[in-house]
This record gives sequence, structure tokens and C-alpha cells, in this order.
Amino acid sequence: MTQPHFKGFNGMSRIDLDLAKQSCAGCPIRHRAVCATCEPDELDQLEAMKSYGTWSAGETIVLEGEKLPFVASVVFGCATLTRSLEDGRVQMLGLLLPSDFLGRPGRGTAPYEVVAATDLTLCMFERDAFERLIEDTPHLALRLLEMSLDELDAARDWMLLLGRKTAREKVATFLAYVLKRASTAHGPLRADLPLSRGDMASYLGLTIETVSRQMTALKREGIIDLEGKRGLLCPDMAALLIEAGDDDDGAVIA
Amino acid sequence: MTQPHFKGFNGMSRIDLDLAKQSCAGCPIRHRAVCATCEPDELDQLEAMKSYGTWSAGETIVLEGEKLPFVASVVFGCATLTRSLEDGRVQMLGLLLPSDFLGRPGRGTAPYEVVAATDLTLCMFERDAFERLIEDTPHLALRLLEMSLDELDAARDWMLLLGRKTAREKVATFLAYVLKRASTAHGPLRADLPLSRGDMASYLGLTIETVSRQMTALKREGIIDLEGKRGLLCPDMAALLIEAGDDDDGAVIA
DNA sequence: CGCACCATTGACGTGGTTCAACCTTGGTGG
DNA sequence: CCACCAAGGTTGAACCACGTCAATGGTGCG
Repeated sequence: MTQPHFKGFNGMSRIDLDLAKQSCAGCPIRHRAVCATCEPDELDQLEAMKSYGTWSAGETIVLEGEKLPFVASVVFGCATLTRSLEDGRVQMLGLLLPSDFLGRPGRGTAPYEVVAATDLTLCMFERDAFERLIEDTPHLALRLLEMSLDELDAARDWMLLLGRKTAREKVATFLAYVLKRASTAHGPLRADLPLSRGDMASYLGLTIETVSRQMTALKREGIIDLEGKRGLLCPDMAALLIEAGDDDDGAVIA
Repeated sequence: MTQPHFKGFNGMSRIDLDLAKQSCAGCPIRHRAVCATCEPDELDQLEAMKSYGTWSAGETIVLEGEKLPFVASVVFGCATLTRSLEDGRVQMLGLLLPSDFLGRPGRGTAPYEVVAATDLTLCMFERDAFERLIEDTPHLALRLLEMSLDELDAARDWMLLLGRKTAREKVATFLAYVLKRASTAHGPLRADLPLSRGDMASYLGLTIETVSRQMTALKREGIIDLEGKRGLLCPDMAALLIEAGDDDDGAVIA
């Protein structure tokens, strides 16, 4: 995977990143990440602690059970969280997209593997320092609580999908989610898939073959259209949402 | 269900409850619940706010999408969190056992249905007051964060089960979990199942019939033994854990 | 060109669901 | 005291959605 770089989830290019490195003020995730509700003085403290790290698509950030000496916000790109059974079966547990938070205060090791799905930039904080900071910064602790609870809701939505949805519904749900996160206002409903077929299968609790077949079926029926391997078009979002099987509007998910 | 009352997860009887009503000091979940890390003065504030509520097995506490005007800790009993698709398919998202927390600050409506699986006692706090309290009580906010992150880990473990485990592994994993939560030190590995077959099926993403068949198979093979419908014995925990398919010791789950 | 990688497609097998009958248990009322 | 009933649980037989295995088709890169 050589730089599809998945711009679908945010409009920023690599060039803007250099700005972000200078100051939190210009950071693209300033108002959505863990720091969103920080006061200026609190932000100064975070700014003094932060450092940036980049990974290429496919690189592993931490292995399951390994030490993770930092916590971080995703600035650009997409990372996957996965957990495995001994015999090699793999389940993706979550996607980290820009503004999402990686790591948990109070625990030094990762309970899942974290891999960069696309080229990735993290805004990192050394764990111990961060833990000390949240003890004195109610804003930060409450923001982190809020984000954790959102993630919990997302994980639970995903449990419904994994436990009860059919293959077709699973694939449609994922595609609807991607389109939703990618669309700015009322664009033409186009997105780049952030994940390979294999990663999608891992996310949805399916095999690659089943994902591929369902994609083909949805395309054949005119519910979606595909441009190459990663391009996704949807002429009729309502139809896709019906296939996804949700009563609500697909808000669901991560 | 007329009072099996499921004592498996804690040794307390209904009589002790009256003690708990008097003072937090004698509360059976004092050191595990959201209040675990509170200082005496903080505890006083909580104590002034709290009230107890009880539900009988099978009663609904909130419907999906309805207002939940309080947050609460489970004192006795067991509640289930479920979410449904329009056509009636149901997935359980979590179990609430004594010391677990119900509700989230910052949101008035429940994203899932909450039902008392057994007779249930909650220690409740009016939502608005509780939200105000956590803003001023770092201990409480951090404890809630810690508990939320634990729940998130549990939800993610469950995703692995739902997405990748076989029916036999799912059932074995659940039984191992129940035995683990029930056992005090190194008892004879006996427990009462907190859930009916139907609830187990809902939890595991299976049908009642499949759960029943797997239980019968595990019993036939001597891995477990059953006393009536709810009694569970395990002569060889190691064997059960092998069937559960985890590499680790089954720490996993809620 | 040719290899490597990912995706697609087909043929086939199977684990789990579905549908239906039956059993067990506890409660109720004659 | 027992007949009856309702609810939960078990068991069996048939089906099918999805997994498995294997071959084929792009696409980009050395």
C-alpha cells in the first residue's frame, strides 16, 4: 500500500501538518480531540509535553500485550485496533481516525495490537506526565471520560453488528459509515475506503471472500458503485441504509 | 422467575440490604463501586444524594432511547443491557453486576434497554446533581473514567468473541466467566447462572437451541456439570478454559 | 516482462439457524 | 392430592448463509 493515504476522512494534506507541528492553535483536531475543552493555560501545558510521531501504512505501533509508553491523539491517517486468538483468528476492535485517542491512563500495556492502516501522524504525550496532568486538570479528565463513553457506545453498536447482522447488512453498515464520515455537508456521496478488503473482513467478523461477494452484489444491484479498489460512490444513501438494517439513520458505530 | 434471586455473584442476602440502606459504611460494594476512591467528605455528599430502588426479575428499567433521569450503582442482582434491530433481533451489550455503574453523565437518554435479569437493587443518584458533583470531585471523575475504560476493554473482548469464536467457545467462555466472578478464592467451582438460556443466547450472539446443545455437549464430555437449570459445576477449570479458546486465563470479559 | 499482492469468482462443505415436537418443572385450582 | 397448564429447556431433522479451498483476474513495481 503505497500512499493511497486515504484523504476521505479529512481534507488536510501532508503540508498542513507542518503547521500543526508549530502550534496547537493551527492543529486540525484542536476542537475535537482530547484537548478540545482545554483552557489556554492547560493547552500550554499540553503543548510543552507533546511530540509528533509518524508511521507508514502497514507499520505496527504496538503489539498486543506490549508496553505503550505514551498516549496520543490521531492527527492524520487511520489506525486499527485488533485482537487475536492463538490460532490466528483476528478481530478488529476499532478504528482510530483523526481526533481519536490512543492509550489509557492507568495502564502501561496495550490489550490489543495497533497498526497504521494508512500513513499516520500521532500527537503523543509521555504517559506518566499525562497521568499527572489529568489529576490536576478536571477539563482533561472529563473530556477523556466523555470520549471514552463515546467509544464505549461505539463498541456496543459494533457488538450488535457482530452478533446479529447478516453479511450484507454488515458490509452495507460499514460502507454507510465511511460515507457518513467522509461527506462534507451534502456532497455527491463519494469516499475512499480507508481499509483493504482484508481489514474490512477483520472489522466485520467476516472473510475476505464474503466481503468481496457482498460488495459485488451491492454494486450489481446499483446500490453502490466502485471506482477501482478503494473508490466508493453511493447514488442513493437511503437505499444503502435500508440494506444496513438500522432503524436509525446509521449514526451508529465508531 | 419467582425469586431464584441469584446469589451466585455475592454472598449477601436481602437482609443485609437494610444495613446498606442506613450507611455507605456498611455497603457491600463500598470498595468496588464508583465511590470506591472517595474521601469521607465526598462520601458524605454522595450519601446525602443517594436513594435506593428495587426491581423484580424481568422488569424493565428503561427502554431503548428513553429518558433515564438518574445514574446508579448496582448493589444486588443483575441487569442486562440490550439493543434491538427493527425486525426483532436482539443483542445483549453487557451485564451489570454488583458494583457496576449504570448511565452516563452528559446524556439523558439510554442508548439501550436495561432490564433486571434477577431481582435488583440500585443505589441511585439524580443525574443533574451527580453531574455537578463530578465536576468538583476529581476522585469521582477519575474513578468513573477508570470504570468506563474497564468497560470498554470488556466490550472489546466481547467483540472478539462475537466476531470470531465458535458456538462452543462462546458458551465455554461465558461459563468460565460466571465461574470466575462467582468463585471466592478456591471454592469447589460452583455457580448459579445469572441468565436464562435465552439471555445467554442474546449475550453470545447465538440462538437458544445452539446454547442448549453446546451446554449438553459440554456436560456429556464431562467438562461441566449441571444442577437443574441454573446450577453450574466445573470439575476442571483448565479444561473449560481450553474450550473457551483464550490464550490467557480467561481474564477477559466484563 | 514477470513477479507480488490484492481482489474477484466459483464449487463445495459445514456450523449454526430454523421449525417443530417433546420433555421438565413449578404453580394453580378442582 | 393430583390433573392441568404455562414457561423454559431439550432434542431432532432439514436448510442455508457463510466459510473454505482453489483458480483466475487485475494492477503496480522491480
